[in-house]
Amino acid sequence: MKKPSIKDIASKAGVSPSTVSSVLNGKAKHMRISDVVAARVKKIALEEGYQPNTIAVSLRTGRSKIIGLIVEDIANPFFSALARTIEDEALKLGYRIVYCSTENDLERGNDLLYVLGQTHVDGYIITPVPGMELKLKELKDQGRPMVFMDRFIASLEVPCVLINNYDGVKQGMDYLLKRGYNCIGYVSTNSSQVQMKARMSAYIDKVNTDLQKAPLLLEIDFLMDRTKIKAAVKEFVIDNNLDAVFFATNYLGVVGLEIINELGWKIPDQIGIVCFDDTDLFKLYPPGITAVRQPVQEIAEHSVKMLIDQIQGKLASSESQLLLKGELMVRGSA
Amino acid sequence: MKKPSIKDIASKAGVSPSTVSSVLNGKAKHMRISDVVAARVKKIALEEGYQPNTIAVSLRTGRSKIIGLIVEDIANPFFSALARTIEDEALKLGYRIVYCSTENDLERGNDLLYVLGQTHVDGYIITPVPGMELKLKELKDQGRPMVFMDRFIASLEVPCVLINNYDGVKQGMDYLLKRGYNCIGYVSTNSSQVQMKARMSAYIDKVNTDLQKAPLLLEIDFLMDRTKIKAAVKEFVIDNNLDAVFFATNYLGVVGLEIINELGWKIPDQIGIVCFDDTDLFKLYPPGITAVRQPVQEIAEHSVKMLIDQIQGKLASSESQLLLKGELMVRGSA
DNA sequence: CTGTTAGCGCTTTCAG
DNA sequence: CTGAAAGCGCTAACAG
Repeated sequence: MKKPSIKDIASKAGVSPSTVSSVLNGKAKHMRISDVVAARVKKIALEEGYQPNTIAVSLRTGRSKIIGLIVEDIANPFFSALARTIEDEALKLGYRIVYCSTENDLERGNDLLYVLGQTHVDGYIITPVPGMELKLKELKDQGRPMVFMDRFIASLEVPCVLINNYDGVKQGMDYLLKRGYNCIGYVSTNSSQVQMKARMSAYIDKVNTDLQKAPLLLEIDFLMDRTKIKAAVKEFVIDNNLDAVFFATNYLGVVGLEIINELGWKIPDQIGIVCFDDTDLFKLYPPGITAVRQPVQEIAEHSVKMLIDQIQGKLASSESQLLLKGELMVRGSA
Repeated sequence: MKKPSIKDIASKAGVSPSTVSSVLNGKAKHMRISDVVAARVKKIALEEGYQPNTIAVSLRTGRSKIIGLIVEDIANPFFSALARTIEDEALKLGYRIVYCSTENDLERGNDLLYVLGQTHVDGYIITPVPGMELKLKELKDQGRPMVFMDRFIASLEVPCVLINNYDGVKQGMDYLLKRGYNCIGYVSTNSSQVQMKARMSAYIDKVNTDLQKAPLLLEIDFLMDRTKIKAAVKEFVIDNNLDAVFFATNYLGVVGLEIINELGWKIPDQIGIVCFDDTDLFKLYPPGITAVRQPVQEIAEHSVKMLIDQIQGKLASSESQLLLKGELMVRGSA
């Protein structure tokens, strides 16, 4: 009841191991193996439930068909959705993923890089944080394939897949403006992350060009408790007589909607709402809301594809950058 | 600049590969290799930055030193905390973890088992769900080491690490009773999960023996939105004149506390509160609250240890069960 | 068209 | 006390 090896298949089929190998790797044509033999080999392999020993393959070929995925915090819904999608995409192309989550701990992040190194991953998909720069450069200089995702490190010429946060907010603002709202507030966290800055600047640009009113910004400490966020949003909306609110973050949107709800305001008639949808909570939003959805599927597809191209040498590790746009979704009335 | 192999070290040290292998695997004594040679080999290995090729080791020894961890939903804070802790524990013992999250999708779960099978993991740590039974039995019958965590499947004699949910609620109730509360309500989800049932029955037992009042239960749909949960809790607490509430879940606790807070009630003077702390949010709770904390660290330690013992054949794959108790934590005043 | 051979890097007897 | 040799399962040249 042991797993059959290539030898077992070979002897059962009356051919040599190398023939079996060629057939099973789709090199029958190239090796000019007769169709009848190929068919017999395939049949027997199937019957015996043959599966190549991936370890042996790795040792021989020097590639593991494993991708290391390093994100900041796997508990963050955005990253966990991304991770899941990436895993699926990779599987389709015959690659496995091993995850690692740095938990915002630099030392841990660097350890992971090290551990993954000895796990012989073929390449990395990484959400880089500033402190990893040195180790990352080292890996890159060793010629290890990698792609950055969602963030990047300017000093490193690594292909990356980014989200056009500016465009996302622009789309949302255009929508609100077209619908006739003209006093639009913007609620964001005061994070220093480059994504948040990009979103903010889109808002400011839009407000400056298309609206007579001055921009109205509310920046909130991300870790503040819900009650405080709600109070702040309430005051913000009422004091400024807003007729629409743009929430720069999923979380803020969810919390903000609660207070709008408690005030009994109808969306989109009494107030317009747009949320940036970092996760996939859109379906839970009440009707009338518009969301800028992150292109999770596309990010996953492209990251995986770009990495595998690199691994297979199809693409020089050039500075190719991909800027993916979100999609505006209007939640219809229930 | 290539990674040095055992041969490189051997020739640099003027010995044979096998000697290097013995020394580096701590078998110098057993092989009666002279201390001077051993020292020289170690020194050179260090200088050259030698690291054994894990793939080659796996191929040769038949073990990968990799553990497959399968949880239901990695985005669930309880599981992600657990996963992180398990990873650390495993690393200490020289094992790596590869995660998989079934996302409550049975087919996906079974696929994962398959994929992990060909990844040559040495064993599994699993949070089993009913539908996996067949595949799991198959693996077990093949002699693959595994341990169940947090849940178990009664028909399979697999070692498992469980949490004593009954005891947790009992501890919490004892605390409340000792403090003199005598109208204690219980807020839970109406989930059919065995853990939730166990918690509930502890509450009922306690109430029946130590309290003259009938049990007061509020069961809530887990996916209901926050506003509704809050309204329900508010009504529940006021209508029944409760002087204490036991929240059977972290999430319910957090939401419930919001309304308590909005009502302006002081804890623990005006109302007593105990939460079951599935995640590690305890530190965020306001002062005066008591929580039953899940023993994440212990679960991780024991799961890993039990699995590795199995892998190393130290323990027959017997029906050893471990029932771990939570710990009562009182959050002091800020 | 197919088989033989040589290793990938390591561990483990078994002879010295 | 140490080294030589075999072989884990597979693939890729090179011979037939």
